[in-house]
This record gives sequence, C-alpha cells and structure tokens, in this order.
Amino acid sequence: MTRHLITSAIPYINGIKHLGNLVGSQLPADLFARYQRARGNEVLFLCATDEHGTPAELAAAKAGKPVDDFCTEMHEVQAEIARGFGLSFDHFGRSSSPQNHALTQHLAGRLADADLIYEVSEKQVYSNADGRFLPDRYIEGTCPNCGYDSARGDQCENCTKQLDPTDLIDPRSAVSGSTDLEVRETKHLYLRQSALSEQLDTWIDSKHDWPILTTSIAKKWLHDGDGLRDRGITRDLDWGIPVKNGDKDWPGMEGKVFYVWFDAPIEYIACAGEWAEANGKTDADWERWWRTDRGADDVRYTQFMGKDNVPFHTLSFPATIIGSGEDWKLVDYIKSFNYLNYDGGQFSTSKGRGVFMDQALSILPADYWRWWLLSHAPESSDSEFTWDNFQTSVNKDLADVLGNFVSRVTKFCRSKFGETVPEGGEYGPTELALIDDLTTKIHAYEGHMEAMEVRKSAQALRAIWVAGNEYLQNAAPWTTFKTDPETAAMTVRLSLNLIRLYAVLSAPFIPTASQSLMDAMHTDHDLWPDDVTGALEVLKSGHEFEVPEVTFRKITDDERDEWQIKFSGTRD
RNA sequence: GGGCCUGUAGCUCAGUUGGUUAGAGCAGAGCGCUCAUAACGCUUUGGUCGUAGGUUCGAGUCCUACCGGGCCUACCA
Repeated sequence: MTRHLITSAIPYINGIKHLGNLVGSQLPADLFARYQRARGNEVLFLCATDEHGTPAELAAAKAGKPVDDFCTEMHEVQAEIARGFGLSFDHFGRSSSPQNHALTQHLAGRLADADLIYEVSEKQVYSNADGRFLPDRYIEGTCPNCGYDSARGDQCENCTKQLDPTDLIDPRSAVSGSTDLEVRETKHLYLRQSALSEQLDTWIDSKHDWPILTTSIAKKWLHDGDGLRDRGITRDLDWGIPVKNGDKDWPGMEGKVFYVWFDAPIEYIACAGEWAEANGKTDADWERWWRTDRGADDVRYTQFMGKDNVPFHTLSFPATIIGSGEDWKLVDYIKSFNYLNYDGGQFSTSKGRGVFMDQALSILPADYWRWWLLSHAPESSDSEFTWDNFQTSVNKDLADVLGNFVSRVTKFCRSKFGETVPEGGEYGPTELALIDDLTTKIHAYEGHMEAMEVRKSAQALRAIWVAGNEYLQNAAPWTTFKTDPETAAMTVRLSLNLIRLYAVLSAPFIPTASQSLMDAMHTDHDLWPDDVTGALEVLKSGHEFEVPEVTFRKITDDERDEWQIKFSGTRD
C-alpha cells in the first residue's frame, strides 16, 4: 500500500471559478484521489482557498464588505460548489487560517536564520486616493510606445512592449482612476532563491518522468539570463499574514504582510494541520504526511495545477522548503495542465467569459461536466470547450454507451425474469472471451490512471463500457431466451454484474452516477476488481435490484442552442 | 525580442528510443439486431502527418528555415 498526499492548486478567493480552472487542477486531482482510494491506498487530498493579495482586497471593497468577512463568505461558496462537483477533499482549508499564519511566519524565520532573506529598499507607486501601494498592473496610462490609452504598468496589451509604471504617460490608478499618484520608498524582504539555484537545478534534473510542460518552465527560470532571481516575499497590504520572524516581530517590517505567493503554497502544509484540528487528530497525525523525519518517508506527493502555477511549485516553494533546513516533504510529481478555451476565446474570470462552476451545476449534474472535462483535459496543448462537442460527447459516451447499457440489461431482465438476478446456465466461450477482454482493458485503464494520463484513462474506461454492449450483442439473450432460457439467464446475470463492475470502475470519473447504479443494484460492494471473474459473481442468483431511473438523459439540440446563447456574453 | 508548447483524416485526439500497408472515437456510408435512452453490434469511405529543404538504407518521429495557433517572460494570482 502506498500513501498518497495529493494537493490541487488552491483557487483564488475573488470569485467563482470557471470550468477552465476546474479542469486544470481540482478535478484531475480528485480523479486521482478517488482512484487511489479505490485501489485501497491511504490518501490525504487537500485543497484550500487562496485568500490574500490585492485582488481579494479589491473584490471585497467592490462587494462593500470587510475583507475577512468577504473571504469567509466566498470560502463557503466555493466549498459548496466543490461539494456539488463531488470534489472529495479530505479538507478544504483557508490560506488565512491560524495554522498558515504560524507556519508561514515560522518558515520565514527559519529562512532568515539561514541567511536566505534580505531587505531591499525600492520605489513603488502609491495612490493617495486609494490609500494603497499599487502593483504595476494596477496602474494604467498611455503607452509611450504606441499611444494606447489603457496600457498597464507592466506591459502594454496593445503593442506588447514591456513597461515600467513610470514610463506611462498620464498614469492613473486602475482601481479608482485617480491620478494622485506618487512614488514612495518602501522596504521589502527578498528570498535569496539564487543561493539555492544549484540545488533546485539538480532536483529538477532528477525528475525524468515529469511532464515537459513542468520541467521546461522550471529550467527556463533557472537558466534564463542571470539565472534564478531573488524574489520579493512581502507586500504593503493590510490583508495577509503579518511579517514576523516566527512569533517575534520583524523590525522595520511593521504593517507589512507576506506576499500571497509566499504563503499560498505553505497552505498545502498548514491545511493538513487544519484537517487534523477539524477531525480531532493530533499534530503527529498530519506530520506523518509532511515530515520525512516523522513518518512521511513512504508518502508519494503529487501536485496538480495549471501551467501558470508551475514556477511557484517547481522553484519558489521548494526553495522555501529546502531553505528552511527542516525535513518537509518535497513534491514527487507535478502534473500540470494547459488551458481550456471557451468557444473560440479564453475563459476569463475578470471578464466573466465562459461557463462558471455554479452555472454549470445549475443546468446539468456534475457527472456530465466531470466526464467531458476529464475526457478532454488539456494535457498536451490547450483544448477548447464548445457546446456542440459537449453535447455530442456526453450523449454518446454517457447516455448511449453506458446509460443505455444499464437500461437495456435491467429492463430486459425485468420483463423476462423480474427484478431479481436470475439463476441457471453456465459460462461458454463468449463469457470467457469477455472476461479476458475486460481483464486486458482494466489493466490498460489502471496503467493510465497510475500515470495520470487523464484523457487516455477516459478512453480506456469508455472501451470497458463498450465491451458490455459488444458482449450483449454476441450473447443476444433476447434470442436465446426463446429456446434456451437458462443461457439467457446466465447472460443477464453476468450483465447485471457488469453494471456493478462499471459503477466501481467509473466512480473516479462519475461518482454520483456510480453511486446511483450501486443503489439500484442494491449493493455496496465496491472493492476494486483485481479478479474479473470474481467481480462478476458478486450479485448472486436471487439478489434483488431495481431498474434505475434514466442514468444519463440526453442533451437536446434545443438545450444546446439555448445554452450557447445564454453563455455567449459575459457574466454580471 | 527571448524561451517553451503545439500544428496528424470533416471534428477531438493517439502515435514508445526513427523501422514493415499512419491509428482510435465522433461525424458520413452500408449491413445486421430489436433487449434498450430512434439506443446497440459489424463492415466501411476519409490523411502527400503545416510548408520547404536536410541527415539516414529508412522520418509523422531527428536537424534547419519559414508559416499558423498558444503560453510564459519573474509586482495579477
């Protein structure tokens, strides 16, 4: 048995996430967690909300709420939606938790002790009207290069020229529009990542099986120009984790907080502490997942994230961990994803473009989305959501191949034998061939799941469903019933068992539907089928079941067209 | 500007370290079946593998250039 620590990139607090966010981290992480649990492995699957930073403060201000109240509410909203999608976190934490405050301050102290933190005095734009320092992106003005009047302080969107905020002509705050800006001197802490560059490089080099997407981004940062650059880890904000050295004040850093990207990954660890607290466990219970000196040696740690998160997970966070000199678990495998586009453009949280998680659940059950998103996961390149593709895939795979299989088997049985598993008959060559075929196909499915090849796993699962329809066609119980009802009974008995088998195998992808099938079959026997022959004899003759409601209804052309229009604009 | 990813049948994608006639699903065509959500099964039509060169006995696979799509480029997160 392996112990799997699994984390999903933690979604930002400022709004409800769209399907692109979902498929890039939480959903594949859930697939993997559910699969590993089903295989009998011990799993700790953690996620949280990422609550600090300028956008959170601005979103709260826009909502007219204190930022901590806003975060508390949004956390609950996201938690509820996550439950709706069947995301099986062992704990859904918060980066603003007391555990994360303490651990972030502790690690900063350790890094300071190791001489990996130093102070830098720098100039930054301050907005008097907003009463805050502005990140470069939050300053707008006219581009000195092309004259575009809404260029951002870091880069002009129009001519793509990289800018410094002081380059802008007539700069203004993107928050309030105020032109009452001034440049102020401010001190910040920098993490001396450069000192750990070689260690990080060696570590990355040792990861031969990581996706190219993951390693190439890390390598670029390590070797571009002067190599890995040091990074500011503090900000002049009100909302965040106060800059402290352990539990001691940090002279000169009063009123400042840690940068959100410093504390957010630490929440992966702190979240385990939150999990322990929420479940009446001890520190030792969570440390055995995270401390290699306290039992985490045999843990395999896998992170899931979108490609934009890679530098922080391959470099900054490992630098924090390594630099602390403490025995924290380093990630073993990083699964990164490209982006999902929406109907010819990008999903966009800020622009409200695309389908958002709450909207998705309001029109169809989670399993429809889970299936489509996972079977089209943007693994090798960006992929695209279109309503047409969604309708076609879901109708064909879920309704026709799987759903209809369940329907034809259970209804045939009911009409000929009643809602009871029939007895009699013995396996012939057709059944033995099916078992061989299923054994091969299940091994293929397992192989892809272990490797986190999401699309291939979906294809392999679908092939297992198809095998049922092929078998039924060959065995043709509706024909044999006329002359040899015992054989027809055997075919139906096996097919009913196939439904249970499919429910078990499919649960990582479509947990809700799988549970309904288990319920309809009146069974809770959900052990993974290491032996197909045995797995097809779980439901014995005489076992009662019921014909389930339609497992997956089809999406009509009218619905497709309606949704296409409904979601063509922007939200709000 | 720099780095990386990507371009394979109408669509969505597979194609191990270069090795015999380039694969799958969907869509299309034909046949079969009638238990079923007008579902299922079988057969089958589609590709000069972005373009042009090069290396090689042999390239979708390696090299170069070009064209197209995308991401990142360190103060959004």
